[in-house]
Amino acid sequence: MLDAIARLRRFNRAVTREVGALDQSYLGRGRPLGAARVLQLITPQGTDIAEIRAKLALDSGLLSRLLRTLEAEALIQLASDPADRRCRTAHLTPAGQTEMAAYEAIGYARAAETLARAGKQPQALIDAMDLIATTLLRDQTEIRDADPNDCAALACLQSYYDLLVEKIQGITPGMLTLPLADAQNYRPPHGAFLIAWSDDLPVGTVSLRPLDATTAEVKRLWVDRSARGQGIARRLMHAIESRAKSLGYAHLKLDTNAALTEAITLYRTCGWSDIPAYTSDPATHWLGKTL
Amino acid sequence: MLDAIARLRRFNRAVTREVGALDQSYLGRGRPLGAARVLQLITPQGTDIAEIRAKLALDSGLLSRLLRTLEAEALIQLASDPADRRCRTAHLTPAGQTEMAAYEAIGYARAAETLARAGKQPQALIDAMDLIATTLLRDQTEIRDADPNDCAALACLQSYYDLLVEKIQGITPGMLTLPLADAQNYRPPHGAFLIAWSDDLPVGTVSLRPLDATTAEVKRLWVDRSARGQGIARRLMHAIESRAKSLGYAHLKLDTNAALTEAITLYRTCGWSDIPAYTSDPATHWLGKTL
DNA sequence: CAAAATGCTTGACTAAGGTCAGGAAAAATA
DNA sequence: TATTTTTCCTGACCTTAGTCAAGCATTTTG
Repeated sequence: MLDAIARLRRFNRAVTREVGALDQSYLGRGRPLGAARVLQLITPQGTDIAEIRAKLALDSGLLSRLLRTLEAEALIQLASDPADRRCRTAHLTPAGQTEMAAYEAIGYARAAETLARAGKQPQALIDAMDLIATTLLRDQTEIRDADPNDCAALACLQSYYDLLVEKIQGITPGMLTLPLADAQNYRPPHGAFLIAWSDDLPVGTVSLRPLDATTAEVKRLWVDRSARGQGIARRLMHAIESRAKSLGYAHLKLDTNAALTEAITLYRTCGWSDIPAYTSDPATHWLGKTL
Repeated sequence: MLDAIARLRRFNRAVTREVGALDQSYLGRGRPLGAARVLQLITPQGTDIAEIRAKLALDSGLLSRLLRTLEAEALIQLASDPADRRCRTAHLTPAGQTEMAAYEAIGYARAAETLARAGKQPQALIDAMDLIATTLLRDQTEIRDADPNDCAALACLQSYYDLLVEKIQGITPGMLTLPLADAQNYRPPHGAFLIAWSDDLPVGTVSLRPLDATTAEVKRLWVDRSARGQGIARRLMHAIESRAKSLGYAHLKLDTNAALTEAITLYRTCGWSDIPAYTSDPATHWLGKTL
């Protein structure tokens, strides 16, 4: 009775109540849940209705009708996509933005309330939620390109730096600055900056910069604590290697530090092998791979 | 964008999907969700329909109809409560028990599936779920009497022993045996054994045994790691003190070890003060309180 | 260019959940 | 004992969600 599954089911019950309560409060704005959910997916810049349908798994007839009620309330405008006039796009009107902000406020308030219940340790609660969300969203984790100066990219780098400071003797926060001075190196056509997303949370990153015409360097592999053990680091390495290949590189290098043991193990199982030192100081290990 | 509230809302989205999927699989038994939920609240011994209505927050008319469909399927039997013939009680028939077991199996299977997704660290996932469930169910935590040989009681004691072994030098698992040799001391009319429940998970315990006609001893205060910081220990102490009072005791004593710092702090803030040693060995602190 | 496929809308229909007023039986209260 | 209250049932009715087939405009394919 105290086994893992009983505990998990208790979690399910607790969370069902919570989610149900959130739905109830959305109802407070005098609109059925279906319409409210659709409205919350529409951006001021416009959202393809096919995208809404896919996200909410709605029947096309049903969605069509929900959109029409929102349009009748003057919350959204529907327009044909100029590129393909069969497709339609929904835009938020100013009134729609106001309404949407009201829903945001409800969600925000309820979240704050939940957080308040955590008492003295909200961080522990958030960590637990991150772990669960990442686990449940595991199959949805996707790797996408980013610009090294994006705010998500900077957040990843900051977390990576925090890790280095924590793990490697002799590295202090002052030695690491953001944004990257050589950001240009991590952009196409010679470099890349990849982020692994779980829902709208960046949970991992890796990047690539040119060393010479045929050699590139893999830099800053990081996976968030809550997302480890799910093969994300390996997926990032595969992604960056195939990207390097498609950018025309034949050789890859990287440097790392003995304190990052899991990373070193990962590199080796990905087919990387030791090479002579080509950088200094915090680096203690140097690996290479030919594509 | 990476603040606590954004993360919490991501958690909400992840978990909504999961709960929705569970509902979908309940649908697999060819019965609408409402009826399935009602069925799962009915015990073979019989459940008052007022209780079901309260738990699911259903309209009496609606519940009446749901019960009738279950009765028509021969899954339940309805009978008037002999004590108050206005009230009715629902009993599971053998067919109903079979059907209920099928729902249990579905929930169990889905839970096992989720657990499998945790990869190499299922324990971390369960710990996270416990923390969240306990936090969300905080207001529902209730303290009830138990028998010291109940399986929940034994589980609490085992966890308490594990804590002692971990915290106190010189205590080894072999020194602590279950069930308690003097279980009788913790039963009415001279003793008590209280358990704090969060949903169906025991998250804390405390017990009381007689020392002499006017003095009792408080023993084995424990709160699960996932439930700390919510005042449960304090509630347990209040409960056991008022129980001692109603059992006619005038004085309370307890012994504890210096390693259990939070407990000692709690005792002092509950109005306990140092008294002369009255036990030996692992005990290093002795406190008392006059009611 | 004709045929097929795609994206969406419309209307007809169903199931499920939920509300409400009224009423019967039983219990509590005056 | 008469009145009020409680508990539940019944029937009428409504809203929401969801399915399905037909149809229109547009794009893609052969």
